[in-house]
Amino acid sequence: MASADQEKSEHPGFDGARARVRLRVPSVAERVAEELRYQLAEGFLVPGAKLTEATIAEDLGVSRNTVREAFAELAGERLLIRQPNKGVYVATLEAGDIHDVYTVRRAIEVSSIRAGGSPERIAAVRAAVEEGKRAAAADDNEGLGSANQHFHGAIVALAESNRLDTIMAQVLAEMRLYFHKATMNAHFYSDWLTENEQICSALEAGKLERAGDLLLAYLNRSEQQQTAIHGA
Amino acid sequence: MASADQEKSEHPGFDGARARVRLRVPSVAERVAEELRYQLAEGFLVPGAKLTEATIAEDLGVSRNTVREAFAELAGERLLIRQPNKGVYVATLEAGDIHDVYTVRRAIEVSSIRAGGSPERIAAVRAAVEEGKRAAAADDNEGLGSANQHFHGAIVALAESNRLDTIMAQVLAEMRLYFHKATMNAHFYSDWLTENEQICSALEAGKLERAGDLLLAYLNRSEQQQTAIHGA
DNA sequence: TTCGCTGGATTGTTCAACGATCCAGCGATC
DNA sequence: GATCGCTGGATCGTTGAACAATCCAGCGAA
Repeated sequence: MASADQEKSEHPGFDGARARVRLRVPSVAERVAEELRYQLAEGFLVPGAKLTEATIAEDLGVSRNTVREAFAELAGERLLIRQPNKGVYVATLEAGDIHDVYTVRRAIEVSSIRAGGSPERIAAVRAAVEEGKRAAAADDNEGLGSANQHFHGAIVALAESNRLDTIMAQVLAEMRLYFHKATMNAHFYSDWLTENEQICSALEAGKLERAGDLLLAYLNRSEQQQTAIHGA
Repeated sequence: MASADQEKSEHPGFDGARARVRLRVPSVAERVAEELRYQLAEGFLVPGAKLTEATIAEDLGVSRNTVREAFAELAGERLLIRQPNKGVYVATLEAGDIHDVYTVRRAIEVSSIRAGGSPERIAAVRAAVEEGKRAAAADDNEGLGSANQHFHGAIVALAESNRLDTIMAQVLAEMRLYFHKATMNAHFYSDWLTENEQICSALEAGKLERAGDLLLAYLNRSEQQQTAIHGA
């Protein structure tokens, strides 16, 4: 939600460089949410951990009410779970959640790639592929992960839909939380590097059906792998 | 988000009728959000209207902080828009929003119907079709609208994905807000009644490809109509 | 073992306050 | 007459404190 907003350039350079976006000063609650998002993605907060309002408030030096606002936002993104009168906990993987997440990804990713996209957007997909190659060459495991996320984010971005973009961003945040770096070995990354290349090539060649099929096959296989590692 | 939750029956009737859900007493903030959602769907709050925290708080007899929590929730659902230091406004239709919303619908509805679903879920789709027929016979314009929403909600429910369900619920809430009853005449409803029937029949017959194509065609045409009425 | 009570901890909600920000109005200046 | 700058009022953003409601663990009694 806070990732790919505020880009709304209209008739650039015509009516003068009138500022379109009010310089975006994030509120305190948003910064708290951002900090928590970071700690969730980085693994400092593991699934199931309890977050006490007073503690977080003191740690970050903000009011308890502000922390509550941040909690509400993250709960809306399914990263935290609120149990009334008990507290908020880092979301845990429930039965069927893996299938659920991949169902969403299949819907929006395949639909986006089948519709194609502007040359600029396709170039962004290509850029993510190259980013992955560089990370692989540099043996940068961390970079490999984010490159893959950029790749799939770029695919959804083909559709030029803000709503799909934010949905995808949330799903990716969920996956970062659940399938943390610790749970995925390097081998896990090896195969999709060439597969992303194929998907991108098909996309560039205008073979949208084939690109969609490849992507769908990848998502199905990925779901199987994740299901094998974690519970059903 | 508050619509289709709390249904999690596990091994029913085996270990005894242990209550699975804690009787769900909505918090005050949630009830405020629900009330606002209702007023938005019903048209009491029109797009662009300004909601002042203090006013709402006094009207509903709750604290200003509680209202803020409700605002945050509705802003996350894109029903309200927060302008920092200015106030919250009922969301208005921006350029491209129609296409955006329909892009989401195409992605999740077509994907859901193409994957088919259990007989029970298909029966739910059929039930929505019949509900529409009854409303048409009774000349119930109000009922026609909700029957159509139930139909498309049931299609997404085929996928058995909680996440897709909440996404769809939000999108439908947006559409209720934007394309309010006042803006759509009875003629607008007439054609899709038979079309829903065809889609449902194809689904029941297992002709998933055809059902998907019909649904896609409907969504494209519906987008065109809405675009023609409102701006681009 | 089970039941019921009790105390402590945490959440849910309210209230009051203050600085920050925006907006409309209004006068001054060129 | 149009632009600029100021000022006051309204509203938001955030804080801190307070109190009721709820949950949980522990403990004692039946």
